[in-house]
Amino acid sequence: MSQHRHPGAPGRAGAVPALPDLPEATVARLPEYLRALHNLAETGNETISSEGLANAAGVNSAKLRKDLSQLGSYGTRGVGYDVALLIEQIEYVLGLTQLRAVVLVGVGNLGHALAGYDGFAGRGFRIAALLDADPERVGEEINGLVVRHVDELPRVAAEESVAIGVIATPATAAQRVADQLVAVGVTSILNFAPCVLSVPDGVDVRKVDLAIELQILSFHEHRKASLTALPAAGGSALTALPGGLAVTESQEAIGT
Amino acid sequence: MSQHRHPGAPGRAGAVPALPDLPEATVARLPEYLRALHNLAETGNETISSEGLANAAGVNSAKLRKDLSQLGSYGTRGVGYDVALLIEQIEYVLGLTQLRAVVLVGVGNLGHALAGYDGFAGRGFRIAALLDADPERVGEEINGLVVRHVDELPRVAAEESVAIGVIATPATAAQRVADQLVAVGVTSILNFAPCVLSVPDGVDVRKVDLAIELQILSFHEHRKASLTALPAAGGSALTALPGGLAVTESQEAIGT
DNA sequence: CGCGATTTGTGCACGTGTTCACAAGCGCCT
DNA sequence: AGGCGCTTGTGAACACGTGCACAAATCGCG
Repeated sequence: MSQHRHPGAPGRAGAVPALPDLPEATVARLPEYLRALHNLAETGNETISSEGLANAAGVNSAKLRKDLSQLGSYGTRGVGYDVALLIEQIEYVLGLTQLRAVVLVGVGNLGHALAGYDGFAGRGFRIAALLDADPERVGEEINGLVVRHVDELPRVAAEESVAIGVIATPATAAQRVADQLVAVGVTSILNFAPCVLSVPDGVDVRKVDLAIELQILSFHEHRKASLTALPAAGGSALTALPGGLAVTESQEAIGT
Repeated sequence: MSQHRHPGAPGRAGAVPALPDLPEATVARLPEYLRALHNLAETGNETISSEGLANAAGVNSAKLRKDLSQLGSYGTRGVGYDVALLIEQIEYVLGLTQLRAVVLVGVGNLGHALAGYDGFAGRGFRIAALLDADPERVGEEINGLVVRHVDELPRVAAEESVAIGVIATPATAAQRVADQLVAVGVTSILNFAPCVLSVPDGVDVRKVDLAIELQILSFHEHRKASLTALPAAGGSALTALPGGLAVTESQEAIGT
């Protein structure tokens, strides 16, 4: 802990120096901790040990402690972490203390589901607008929001500050939409379209691709299958086998 | 390239020794390369340089070359990679040469969208069954498939070999569903429910959580905002600010 | 008031992943 | 046939992330 700090909660004036440049891996885990903490809070826990929280979040306890120490959080030795305080800290660091407006572009199959997803409103996000390029879809009401045409994006952005855009369009439209989002000042994009987006520096893009996830799982399935097909051998046999591939392949080919 | 291999394509008998234990990071990128390659093939490219493919996939060219070299692929120096051959290689390694049956549990908001997602059938995956615990939803037809009750899972698994399960249920039901999936022999799970699943060794779980992605973006937004709010100061002012939190918050509310 | 049980915070070693930079190899052109 | 330009494959250095193991700190109890 290299920085001084009042023991008060974040949000109290003068309490917390801002954002000490966390490692990406840590940032990616904080939301998981946060969810676990909310669960713990609901079940009446006031404090939690690193071991307990690590279990609830599905990570190593040492890793968790290191993560928390990096955002400067105070645990108490011999006791653990104050659940409510830790929630406040993490929410502050993640910038969840303010409501963020999200604009969702593409109200097709997936976009429809996202529009109805309660994880938005649940945790500090608000859908500012649903947009789509298809005139057929414009006007449709989803979850209390009316779909507007994507050309209205500048107007939407003018109405309120939109920092996060979600792209749920087909891949062919994604880059154009991304450009439009960037043009109106969006600096973070969550991309569900299966393609790479090029954006200027300073704009963050995260990608979620169902097909990729499945293919990664498929790889592991393939690997597991090729291992169980050779149960006696301890691994060296894999490279030593003269026709190793033929074995696994023919097996698989017959099987299905 | 430590292992001998005939220059033939995978799928030829005796050609390729199986699955040389790729690093996870590489595995995670292969699907991206694959997609880029399919695009290139469609636009008539026969060969592609590492530089070109790296661009199309949004990665560094050295990284791409190392990735491809790890699965033993042959490029030709001075020329590049044979697109069709590389597609074959990657599809083989990822286990996409065989059709994999996927069972989707939870046909709510998100599950509905997933059931209609064309990325399944598109790339070597087939939805074997749609399952849900809600009797209201059982019988509903989505995309040519009828929703069955989740208790029929054993029967579905008996009908054909199901290796991959997708969980799109509420968090409260996810662990139970996971247990049921594991019980019928599923060894890979894609979890959309916002919770950690505990599964026995040998079962792979990947998690996709929209809320987490948004929160990560939110963090970066928060960070960017706190930086632009103090353009003159080189960072030390961040910790020095008496009311840093209040400043950035009000600025964002007013400013943009 | 002191001691032991407990739990945090962290130094250190290790493994994984990334990037640079360049030698080796290949095809084309003359 | 030979040389030249281009591209791959990879060794080596570097950055990042992880996990162990332990000292420091706190609480509760006798």
